[in-house]
Amino acid sequence: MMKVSKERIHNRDFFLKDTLKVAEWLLGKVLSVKYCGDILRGIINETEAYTEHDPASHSYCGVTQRNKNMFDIGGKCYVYLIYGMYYCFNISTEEKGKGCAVLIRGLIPIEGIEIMKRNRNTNDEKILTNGPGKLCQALSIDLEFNKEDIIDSERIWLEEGTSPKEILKTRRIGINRGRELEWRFVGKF
DNA sequence: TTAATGATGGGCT
DNA sequence: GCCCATCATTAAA
Repeated sequence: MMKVSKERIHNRDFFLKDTLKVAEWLLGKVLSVKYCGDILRGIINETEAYTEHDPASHSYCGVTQRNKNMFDIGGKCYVYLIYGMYYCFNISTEEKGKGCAVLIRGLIPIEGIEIMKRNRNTNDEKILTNGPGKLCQALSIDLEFNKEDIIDSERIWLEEGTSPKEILKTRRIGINRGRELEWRFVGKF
């Protein structure tokens, strides 16, 4: 069984680096959310990078009410409603004023699995958190987490976790512009 | 197995 | 009014 460190990540410097580097670095880290006295935890195994010069990014056309957290300093949560029904969870990257972030697209559940099953209304562990909308539903991440600081928040944080054995780079999912960029990262454990 | 489709609502031109 | 960084369900093969 793989070793998973619970040491919390408190250093903002990790998030100030190049967005592509952060997206790759996040693979293997543990995303943790406090939920009604319980803690829900999952290993990040899929991410995507979005930057301000990227036509697929929400930040491409400048600051708006919705995307303003993408322009905040690296380490802030950016949550938005997609297709009227699901939320997507991002962490901002680089310096304040740069509109970039990493979308968390997949987790491997490791704690609070029964609660996640309830939140997702399924008993199938394989489909609990293998998608950006699914993992938000499983961990109960919604707009209340928008603007939260992953460095010092008391209800959402990252832990050291583990290291992927292998990292795949592919094109991003579900976009129409910027398709050629291989800015999606998948970790194998 | 893969492909098509409906649900559902905010953002932005 | 059109476009979405999605997902579950149904239909087709």
